[in-house]
Amino acid sequence: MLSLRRSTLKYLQVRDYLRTLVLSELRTGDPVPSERMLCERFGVSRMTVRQAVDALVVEGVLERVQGRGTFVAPPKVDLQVRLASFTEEMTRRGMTAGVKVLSAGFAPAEHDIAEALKVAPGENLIHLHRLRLADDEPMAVEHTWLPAGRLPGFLDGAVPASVYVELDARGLIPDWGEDTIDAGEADHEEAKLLHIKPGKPVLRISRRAFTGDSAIEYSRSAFRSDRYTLWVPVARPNPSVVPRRRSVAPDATT
Amino acid sequence: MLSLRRSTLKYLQVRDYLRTLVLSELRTGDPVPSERMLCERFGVSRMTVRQAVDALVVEGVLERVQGRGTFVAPPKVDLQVRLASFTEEMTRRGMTAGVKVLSAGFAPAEHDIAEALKVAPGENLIHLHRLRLADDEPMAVEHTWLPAGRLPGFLDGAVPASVYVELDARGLIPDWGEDTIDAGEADHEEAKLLHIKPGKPVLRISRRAFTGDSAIEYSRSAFRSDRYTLWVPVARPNPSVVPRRRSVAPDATT
DNA sequence: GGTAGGAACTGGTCTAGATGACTTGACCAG
DNA sequence: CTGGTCAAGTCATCTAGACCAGTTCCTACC
Repeated sequence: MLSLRRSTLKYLQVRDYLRTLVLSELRTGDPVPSERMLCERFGVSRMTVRQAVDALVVEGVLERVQGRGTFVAPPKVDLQVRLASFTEEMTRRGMTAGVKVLSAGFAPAEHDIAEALKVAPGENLIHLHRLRLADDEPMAVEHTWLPAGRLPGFLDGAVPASVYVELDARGLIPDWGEDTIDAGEADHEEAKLLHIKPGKPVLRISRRAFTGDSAIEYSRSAFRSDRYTLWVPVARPNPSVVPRRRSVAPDATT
Repeated sequence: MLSLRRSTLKYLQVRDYLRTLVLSELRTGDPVPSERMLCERFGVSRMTVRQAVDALVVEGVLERVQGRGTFVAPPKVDLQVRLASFTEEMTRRGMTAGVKVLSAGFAPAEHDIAEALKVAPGENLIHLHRLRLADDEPMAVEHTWLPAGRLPGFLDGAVPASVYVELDARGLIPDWGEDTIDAGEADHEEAKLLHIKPGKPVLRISRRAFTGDSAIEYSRSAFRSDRYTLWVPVARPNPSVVPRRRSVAPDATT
């Protein structure tokens, strides 16, 4: 009945064996055992071994070369843009992230915010206004809105150190999102907070983050353009991976 | 010898049949013919059909449900940022792309350009200076550099209408790249070309595009921030698709 | 020495079955 | 109407071979 097989599946055994091998002993370019060797070692058929290898090839861990063998693939630049928190992002750049909470409380959803979060206008939202610091210098001013209804007790006690940590604790870590990016001029408040002159250019990033189908966070940030450069890896669609699916034109028609 | 097989491979026939079916007749959620049906229809074995279906499942075109069948997957937002040309990008937004070539010629590589293209300083480069138009209004000013040595005859005759078309013709279509994005102030030349005031914010995008290991294009663009907003889909790493290379434990060992 | 050929390896494709697990719907008993 | 059983259909996994197509390397011949 219950079938509590976990790794009793043979191809998973082989796959995980190979993964471990790659992670521990082998280096980029090293060959992994041939498919027929693996058949013998695990006492399985060739098709089963191929299933295991296929999975790792799709993942980009291995590369096959006909007539030569299968090899550990070079670590690729991760072409998927990641949904990182400010703290993660600054850590990645070798800077120390800091934050100063300017205000935290509840607010009814304005029209544009409501639309972004896909909630009814006027719905109760958590609103955070924060100054982001990197190495103790102002980096960005950020407004964040979250649906209060889905986050009971969010503002009880101290203001959460990190929104993402708090979301994680509730199992609401976003799995996808979208950023819209443009350039703007710092207004007086932003300029004061960022220690720049009003009218100087700032990089404005609006982020919507989703957990499954529902928006869980909307934020608007203004980054000092003299300190912050966004880096975006870009991919061509994998040639073996086909036409664009029914177009889906998401965007910001300006 | 030459084996100019195109779709003589059986699983590709089945795969492409299914793909066509999905693109033309079926809609999201519709079932595709069962594996056994496909075996009969194409006169192939089950494994072959599975290979075809597997490919489409990996691509996200189909979804399998054990016991029920295989179905057309809902169209997903494409979380891979695409390396689109300006023309593609504007077309996607429903605007008409135009271009005005301000200058085209050869120039030795300056240090920073050389570094970006990974060539020796002073190496001969093709340099294009162009004004990008959208619906006949100035949208961006762009400088583009390409290694002249890899593109013989590139500037012979008329200036190419599109760099990407020209690269395509030589089999040098970039397969990946990276953008760096920040905000800046329009200088006098940019301001004049873009019909904005000097000092107004512009979105600066530097792009390096690679074909395989070698950089094939480097460009710097300044977009009018009042007309252009960049939209970037963002993903969390797919949980089913593996740990970051050389770190984490694979899966749910429980 | 150089080269043509071939053996022995690699992955790539394919067959014709087998068993198991899951879903659905029909049917029947309460 | 409810709940249980059962059969038929689906995908999931797997086997034990087959032949094809590249790569490598050694050998025998020129």
